[in-house]
Amino acid sequence: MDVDVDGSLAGPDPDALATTTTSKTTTTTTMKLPRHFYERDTRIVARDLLGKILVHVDGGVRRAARIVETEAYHGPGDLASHARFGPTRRAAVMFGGPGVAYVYLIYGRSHCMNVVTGAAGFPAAVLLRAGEPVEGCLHSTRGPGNLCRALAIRREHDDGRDLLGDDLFIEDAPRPAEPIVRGPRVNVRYAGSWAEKPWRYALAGSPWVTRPPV
DNA sequence: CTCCGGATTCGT
DNA sequence: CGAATCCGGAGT
Repeated sequence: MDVDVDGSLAGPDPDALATTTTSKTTTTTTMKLPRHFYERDTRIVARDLLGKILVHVDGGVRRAARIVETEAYHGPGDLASHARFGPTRRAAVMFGGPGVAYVYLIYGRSHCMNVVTGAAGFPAAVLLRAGEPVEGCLHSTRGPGNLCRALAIRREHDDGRDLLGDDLFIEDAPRPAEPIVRGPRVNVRYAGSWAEKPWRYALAGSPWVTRPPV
């Protein structure tokens, strides 16, 4: 069962964007995504995260990228998810409340960042697979390991970090002009039929996407 | 404890 | 296409 992918927010989100109106001008200030943004169906969050700005304040230096590719990992039965073994030490954060970073090391070399979603107790997260460099990037932002390297995000410092804090967060941004495309998740062939779920989302035409889903 | 293999990347 | 390189999870 799939979800719609029209790229719109599910409803009004008054905390997501602060608008200040004066007599002559209207200024819009970017804001951190609020907790309830993350507290929704994983696949909706994965889709809505496209175009948003991932920010890491790294020792006073702002490093930021616009998210262009995500993947949803949804529930205890998802055989592609790290949560498939239950709340193990590594995946325990996926079983906690939403709006927290789950950062892990893969193949002994690359760090990958996820955002925990949905209600506490239901293990789900969105893998941030690629971004478009915005500010202070140290490396290519193409690919999940590269994105973390570019923003200096590391498991030992950032795993379990609350995304409503001041060091690591995601800023709201206007809905992307690019169409959204989706397809099967990458490198999860071991997951049987779950590998076929079209839970990878990307902005069409972005050169930062690891490979076109369709 | 050992064994298997991975939500990747990079160079050949 | 395969090595790199650490560690999570399962089995004994």
